[in-house]
Formats: sequence, C-alpha cells, structure tokens
Amino acid sequence: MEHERMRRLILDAAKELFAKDGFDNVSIRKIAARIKYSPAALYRYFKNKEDLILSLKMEGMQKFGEMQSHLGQIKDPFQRLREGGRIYLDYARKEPEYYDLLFIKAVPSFCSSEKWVGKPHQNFINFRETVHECIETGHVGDVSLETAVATLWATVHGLASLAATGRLQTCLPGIDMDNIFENVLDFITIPQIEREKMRKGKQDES
Amino acid sequence: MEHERMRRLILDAAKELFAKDGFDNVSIRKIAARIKYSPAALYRYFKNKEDLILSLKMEGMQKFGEMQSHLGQIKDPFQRLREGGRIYLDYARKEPEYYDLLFIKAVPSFCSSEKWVGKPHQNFINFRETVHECIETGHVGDVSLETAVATLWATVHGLASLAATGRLQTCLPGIDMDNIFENVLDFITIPQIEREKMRKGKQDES
DNA sequence: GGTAGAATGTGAACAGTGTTTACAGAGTTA
DNA sequence: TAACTCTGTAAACACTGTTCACATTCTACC
Repeated sequence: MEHERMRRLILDAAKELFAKDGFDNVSIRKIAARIKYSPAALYRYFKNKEDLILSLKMEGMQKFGEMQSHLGQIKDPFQRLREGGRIYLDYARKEPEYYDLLFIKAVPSFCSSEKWVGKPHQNFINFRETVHECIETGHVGDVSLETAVATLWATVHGLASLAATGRLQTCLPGIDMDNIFENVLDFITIPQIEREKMRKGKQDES
Repeated sequence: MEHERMRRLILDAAKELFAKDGFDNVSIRKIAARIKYSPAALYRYFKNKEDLILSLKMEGMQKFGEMQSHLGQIKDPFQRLREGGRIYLDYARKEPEYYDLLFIKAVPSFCSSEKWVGKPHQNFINFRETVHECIETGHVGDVSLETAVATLWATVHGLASLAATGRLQTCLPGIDMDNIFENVLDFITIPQIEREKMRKGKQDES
C-alpha cells in the first residue's frame, strides 16, 4: 500500500464518518479505528486534524468546481448566472454538511490558506465578470457593478446557507425549493419582459 | 452572593473570554479560573457547557431584540424594512462573534430549543408582515409574498454573514459598508422613483 | 548476500477537554 | 443541638489531539 492510497483510505473513512456523525463528533481515534490503524498512524499522512479537514475541503472544492465547469460554455451571461446559482443551491441542499464546511464554517482558511487561493479566487473573478456582462446586456437594470455583485453573492450564499441549515424549509414550509433561486432571481432582476409589463401597467393607470 | 449574582458573574466572565479568544478556545476550566472558582462550581449554575452558551445566546437575542424594539413605531413599511436590515448589518459588523453565535453556528438550537421559540418567531412574523405591507403599498413590485420574504431574508442574512466573517470587505475592498444594505435594497426593489426613470429611459430610446 | 537507511506502524504518554461524584463546610430551620 | 439545604472542591473518568521512542518492514547499494 503506497502513500497515496493510504491517504485515500483515510480521507474516505473520514468523509464517511463526517457525513454520518457530523463534523464535530468525529475524532482522529474514530477514523483510525474505522480503518483498523492506530491513531498515531494518521500523523504519517496528515500534519494534524486541521490538515486532514483541509484536504477534504480541497476535494470538496474541486468537486464543486467540476460541477461548475460547464458554465463557461453558456454564452448568455444571464443564463450563466442562473445556472451558477442553481448549482450552489443544489449543492447546499444535497450536501449540507459539505456546504457548511466549504462556505460557512472555518472561513479564515478559505481566504488565507495559501494552498488554494487559485480555484475559489478564479471562480469569484468569473462570477464578477458574469455580473458585469449581465449589466452590460441590460439584464439587471442600472446599478453599480459592486452593488450588483454584493447583492447576488449575498442572495445566493444567503439562500444556500438557510437551505443547508434547514431554516428556509422550516420557516417557509410552503416554498418551492426546486425553483426558489429562479423565482428570487426574477424578483431581483425583473427581467425585460416583466419591465415591459410594468411599463404597460403604469401607462394603463395614467 | 446569591444564586442569580453568581450566574451573572459566570456569564460575564464567559462573555469576556469568548470575545477575546473566540468561542472555540474557551473551556469551562478557563472560565472557572477567571473568576477563581473550581470548574465543578459552574455546574451548580448551569447544566452543562451547552446550557451556558444557550444562556449567552438568549441574552444576545434579547439585546438584539431591544435594538429592534423601535421598528414597530415606524409607520412606513418600506422604511421599517430598511431600518430592520440596517440593524442586522450593523450588529454583524459590530459584534461578529455574536452574530456568528446567534445566526450562523449551532442553528438547530435556534429553532428546536423549546426555551425561546418566542422572540425569534415573533420577529419573523413581524418581518413577514412588513414585507406583506411593502408589497401592498407597491414598494417591491409584483411578487409572491413567499418569494419576497425568502429573497429579503436571504439577502440580509447573506450580507450579514459575509460581513461578520470578513469576506465582503476582503473580496470587495472598495465597497461602501455603511450604505451597502441601502444600495442593495434599492437594487432589489427598484423603488418608484427609479422605475419612473427606467420608464423614461426606455421611452427616450424608442 | 549483507547492511545501512528510509518508511511505516504502534503503545504509551502528555496535556487538555467536559462532566460526575463523594465529600466538606457553612447557613438556615426546627 | 440536630437535621437539612446550599455551596464549593479535589479527584477521578472518559474523552480529545498530538508526540515520541521503539519496533518492524521494505528499499537500495556495495
């Protein structure tokens, strides 16, 4: 069993236990027992527990990045924005523990850890560019880029956080979780067709 | 020293240590040492550590509720919505550790703990009602109540979360944190005056 | 083949955690 | 004085992450 396979074995065991018992109830000893090794053995493969969790994070981020890889092929920026948000929401609902790990808890290591400034940073640049295009193509109304980025970022992350922790479903029981982001995005951006209706409505009134 | 004063002493020491060292780096032993008591003493006043933290949460929620107490006096629902969001954002920026404790981490006890279904639940009902009024007075465009509530909730919580964890300031360095919610809310709702401008702009084009 | 050296796994220990328990003393009541 | 409650504590238990000296095995080279 070479080094890399052993790392894999540990990570898989850890992942399984984390998913089963939650991130706070899994100790090094439990992971070690799961694969029938002594706790000390794990320290030949990971500097410490934080390092092990960081590896899981990087894998999760990698997988999440792959879910988004097709975004670049979507020409229409608004469609791209829609799809990007939908992916976030789906991920938060399907793997709430991992959404928590990647985007909610232990945030410092998200930005400061030198190991992976690459992926998330590039994603954010892409997101920013998509919003920029949406503004230029008139999909989101007249607004500064900064404000639009902040709004859409906060909305997606807010929805995903509330969904991952079950609050959205609990406090708004009747909500259509499958189309929530579509509806929210429509509400925020008021796409062209709606504006047209609004304009017509206003003219009818007067 | 009667019972209630001793509780106060413990809670104050805990609060101070939590603020100084972060919630994960404060042990019962450290709190006990701070007030020169044995660790076991604290268990005469709190069932366990979770119970102690829950008490701090309830106090934080109480204080947060007081910050919002004047909202009921604001007649204009849109103005009320603005002010409510502003309070959230201010709290998240001023006391990030506590925003984290109250609204981000350990969420289960937020909804499930029978001890305080009252306050937050009532706040949510009030929020819902405010959004309802905003729709009826035409401040937020034509949208279902559920979608509007979800959007505004997610946006405020998203902004506050990103602000409390420092991401908003780090990733959008040029942003005006003091007016961010105002700007975002304007963007989302596109108030009447903006719609008018938009309408005029469209007419000029054609 | 033999031997040095690296790689791998482990038991034992250390310091820390939350929590319980048996006990001691002080205060109050009858 | 006697009984009883209240309050505080030392010691212990079962955990936690982590380290270290010690074996064992595997690899490479003369």
